Amino acid sequence: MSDKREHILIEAEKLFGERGFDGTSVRDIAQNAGVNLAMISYYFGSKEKLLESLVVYRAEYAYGILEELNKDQSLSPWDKIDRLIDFYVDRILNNLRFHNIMYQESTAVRSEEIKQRIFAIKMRNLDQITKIITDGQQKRLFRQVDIPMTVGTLMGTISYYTQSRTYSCNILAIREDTDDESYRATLSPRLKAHLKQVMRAHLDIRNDSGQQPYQPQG
Amino acid sequence: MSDKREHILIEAEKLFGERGFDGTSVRDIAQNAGVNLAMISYYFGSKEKLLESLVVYRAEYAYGILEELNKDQSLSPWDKIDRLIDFYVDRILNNLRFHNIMYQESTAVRSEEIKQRIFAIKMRNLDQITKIITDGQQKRLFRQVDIPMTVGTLMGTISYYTQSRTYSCNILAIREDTDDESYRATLSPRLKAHLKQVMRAHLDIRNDSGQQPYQPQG
DNA sequence: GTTTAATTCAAACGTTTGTTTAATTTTGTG
DNA sequence: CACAAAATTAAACAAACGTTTGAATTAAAC
Repeated sequence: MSDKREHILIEAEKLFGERGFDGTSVRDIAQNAGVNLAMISYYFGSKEKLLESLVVYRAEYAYGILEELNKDQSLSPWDKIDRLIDFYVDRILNNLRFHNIMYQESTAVRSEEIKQRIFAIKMRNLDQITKIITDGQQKRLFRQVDIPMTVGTLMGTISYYTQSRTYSCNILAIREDTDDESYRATLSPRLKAHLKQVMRAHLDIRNDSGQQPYQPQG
Repeated sequence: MSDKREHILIEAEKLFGERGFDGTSVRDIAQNAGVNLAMISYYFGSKEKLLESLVVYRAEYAYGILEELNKDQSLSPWDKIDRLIDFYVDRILNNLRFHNIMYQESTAVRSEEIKQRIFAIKMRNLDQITKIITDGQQKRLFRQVDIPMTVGTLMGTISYYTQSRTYSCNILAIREDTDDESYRATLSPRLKAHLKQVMRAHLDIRNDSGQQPYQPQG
């Protein structure tokens, strides 16, 4: 990928994340990237194709990390859960802006192609986490849980604190204009500690006091 | 509130929820509501003011329910948690479209007034849930947890399954064009069962195996 | 050095946007 | 009925939008 193309993608990501897809004009992107307006069409074809390129670009970016984590035989299922939480919190907080676009896919994105790409990424993540949890269950460490819902709890909790800066800054007791770096440094350990506590209690087979998870019929 | 004004709000909510705020034109709203284009400005002043009216309208809609739940002395903290989960799952699933707008506030909404209103609603909810949890802690039923993060887990999990219809329909093993009624009927019990399981394990003082929640410094 | 292709640019394109205007119709009141 | 206020309408408004054009410039190839 050419430097200029990549540069446009990065700048577009910033703006999309801050103002949303519709809230960002191609003129904004061109100006922020320091290129001529027509270059967006020239490089990407259209504004929507630019977003699609961004999704592909970011999806490839973290490719394989989860796969490696899964293959690592030296780690216990509990270790893997901890690493998983660290990975996702770091990854989402380091790609705050992009994640907001991805997450708001349902209403923010009108293109069917992009929706399909985002869907594929989500399913791939679900597959990897499913492997970790079923492994823990086979080793009699984890109890029976609703795995897709558990993934939703993991991702949803993180997302809840990336969607509204006003709210999360208030919870964190920091100024709303705090820079991204400090914001992450405050939010990250707290999110990780909470999620690890939740997942430990939720997955631990010793906490199975007779409740059974939801069993889909048919 | 006049019938026509309310009717416009309901139709606008549908469209905002389906296509997003920016994806919906005032012409769309006028057409769907069966009123003249100029009536939106006439009744609400502007498109943004219309959204603000919608937020106020929906916030009032469920006013007091959480307060009542809290005051009910006949319910144990565990009962209250169950009712809380039922309440939020039902409420969000029954106002899917509106909730998506509220939730995407950070990027979807540009108006500072609306952001403040949404923030106020979130803080009010947090206050009520905090009361329930601290009550359970004082009664030695709940352990020490990060309460705002716990609220994030509750709301975030639900939201994760309301943001992307493609994904959640796939998880639920139902057709994507399933009507809202059937969609809710499938998703609701599963979400409730999962969240109750998570919250039981997370809050139960007997599951406190030495882990301490995050303690903010200063 | 010449030629060909790729890149960059200012300008303009046709739409769509939210909003306003000014005339008209409906409604409520005495 | 008469009159004033409220409600409704079609039409027009200026601004912003994504995209395209065609000429100008730069880079690459031989």
